[in-house]
Amino acid sequence: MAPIIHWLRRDLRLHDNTALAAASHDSDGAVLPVFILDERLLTGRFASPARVRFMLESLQALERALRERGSTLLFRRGDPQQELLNLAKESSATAVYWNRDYSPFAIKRDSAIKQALGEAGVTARSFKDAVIWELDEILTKEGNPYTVYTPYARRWRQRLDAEGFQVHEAPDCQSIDTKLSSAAIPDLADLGMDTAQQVIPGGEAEGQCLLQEFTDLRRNHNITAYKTDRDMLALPGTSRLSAHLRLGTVSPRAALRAALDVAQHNDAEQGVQTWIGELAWRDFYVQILYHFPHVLRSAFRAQYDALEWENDENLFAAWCEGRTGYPVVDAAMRQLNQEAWMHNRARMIVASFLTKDLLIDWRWGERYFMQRLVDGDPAANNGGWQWAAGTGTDAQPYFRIFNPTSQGQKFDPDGAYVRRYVPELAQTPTKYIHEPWKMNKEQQRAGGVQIGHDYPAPIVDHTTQRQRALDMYGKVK
DNA sequence: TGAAATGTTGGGGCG
DNA sequence: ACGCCCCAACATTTC
Repeated sequence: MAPIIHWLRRDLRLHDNTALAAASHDSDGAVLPVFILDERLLTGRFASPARVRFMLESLQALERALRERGSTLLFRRGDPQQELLNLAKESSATAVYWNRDYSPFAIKRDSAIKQALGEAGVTARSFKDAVIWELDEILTKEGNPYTVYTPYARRWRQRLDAEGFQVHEAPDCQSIDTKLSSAAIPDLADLGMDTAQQVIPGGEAEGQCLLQEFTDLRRNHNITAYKTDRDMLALPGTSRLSAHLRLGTVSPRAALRAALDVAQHNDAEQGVQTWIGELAWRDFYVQILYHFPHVLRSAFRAQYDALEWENDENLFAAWCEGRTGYPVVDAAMRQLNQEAWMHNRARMIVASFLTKDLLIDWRWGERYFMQRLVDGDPAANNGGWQWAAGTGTDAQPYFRIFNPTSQGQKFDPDGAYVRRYVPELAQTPTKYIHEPWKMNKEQQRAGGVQIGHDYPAPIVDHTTQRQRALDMYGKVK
């Protein structure tokens, strides 16, 4: 039987991999899994060493897992279209299967490849895999895409409850005796890239482990407490699965199944429902980007393109480097720079600060996040930034001017998060940890920090900037 | 998945 | 006992 090529992209796992399972089924196990490293992934404006590292680690894990099963991972570099055509010829494969990706770049690339394969007499089939409900599966009564999350999520849940979903086993992949060439999987240094030291490791087993921990009700900080703990900056109250969902080392269906399996336990219901809501947000922004691809360049609502951002380069540099003088903002940005990951609540705080306090275009923050985040996803990241900037699907500029001091006091009440990432303030009393500039000289000396010398004084005044932001938004309303 | 400004209420001190 | 003021606590409105 002719083998089927499975083209791996953002589905770097064996379990519950829709296209891989289908390829294995249709070819009686004769599957050629291939990953093609496209140089454009390494150089685009959203390129991120952290994501490349996570991807390479996940590929190495996948290669080991396939070898243990008596199969192989083919790794190639180059233009995906050319490599797939070559590989089909070399292997006599009659079909290429892959799981769909929905960014405008991916859609354009994949449809061209589908066409080229067809012209070469090779069947191309793509599958829904990365989301629970796809682009056109959740529509309003009139057949339009939802642009508001709440009704979208209601429909998303209804359809889930009505139709359920399937989790596939890892397929049998038999060894195929071929002389097909395969390059060694490089490490980050081979690609001339460098990355953060402390990071979330890649690989399917790592992802399974995180999911298992998160849904293990005997452990501290499991999904039961998610609704409340997820906002607490110093706690491990979130799933930390974002990068695994981004690169597909964890299947969204497997994650959903694990969550639903513990939902009936005492007290777990609320946490589970809240967390499932996050999976719905994920699908929501995927379909927003698909139906409204202009959001990658401009505001979801056109009138907000007229906002007159100040875009001060020096303020932007201070934000990037975590030296704004607002402890919770600086802690969050240093967490991002050190770990290639940031707590979700912190993302909202720094995004509000960049746009509403520094009056800097949300696209600058969007790009910086994409370049740093191990989980950076064009749809979710764009949705999050437009939400924070108030230019997005539910535009409410006044609603979302966060006060960095009160956000810190609410979500890091004892200052543990700030102290972890801003060591200059390690000895600062809790009373002042979110407003250290209010300490007098004596208190600063006692805390071992001189504001303006060891740690910056606030680079802007929140009260002033808040008013200026309101004026800026007022002009375009 | 806010925050600040403004309004209302009610208790306690005080003359 | 009463009116008055102060102020905290809470509620509502506004940005």
